[in-house]
Amino acid sequence: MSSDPSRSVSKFDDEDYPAFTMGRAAEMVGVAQPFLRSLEEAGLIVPERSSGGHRRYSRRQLRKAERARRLVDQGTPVSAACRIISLEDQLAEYTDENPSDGQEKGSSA
DNA sequence: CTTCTTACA
DNA sequence: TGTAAGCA
Repeated sequence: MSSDPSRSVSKFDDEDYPAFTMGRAAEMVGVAQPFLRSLEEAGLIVPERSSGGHRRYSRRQLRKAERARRLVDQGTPVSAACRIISLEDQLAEYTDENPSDGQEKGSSA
């Protein structure tokens, strides 16, 4: 059968493996370093820790951080943004493990 | 040079 | 939320 070395061998794709540093993550999401720390304090995103206590943000973490930035940028408190994203994340897991009905489709941007 | 922490504005 | 100072 055909093998695809370009495909992920582990369940961890480049979503959790690549861990960016603070300046990189902050630049990507467009926020300052203290903001990423506030998200961590809010419990929204807890990045892995590298030697010396240097944070390692993965793409998935940055995605949540970017979503938080959007809410906060619109005037949503960090505490509320943390709750909203947290609930969305939990809801996403629920819908993912419950492919019963595909009523998920409409995306009005 | 880059990150971390704490504090202040 | 953003910036500053000092430290690792």
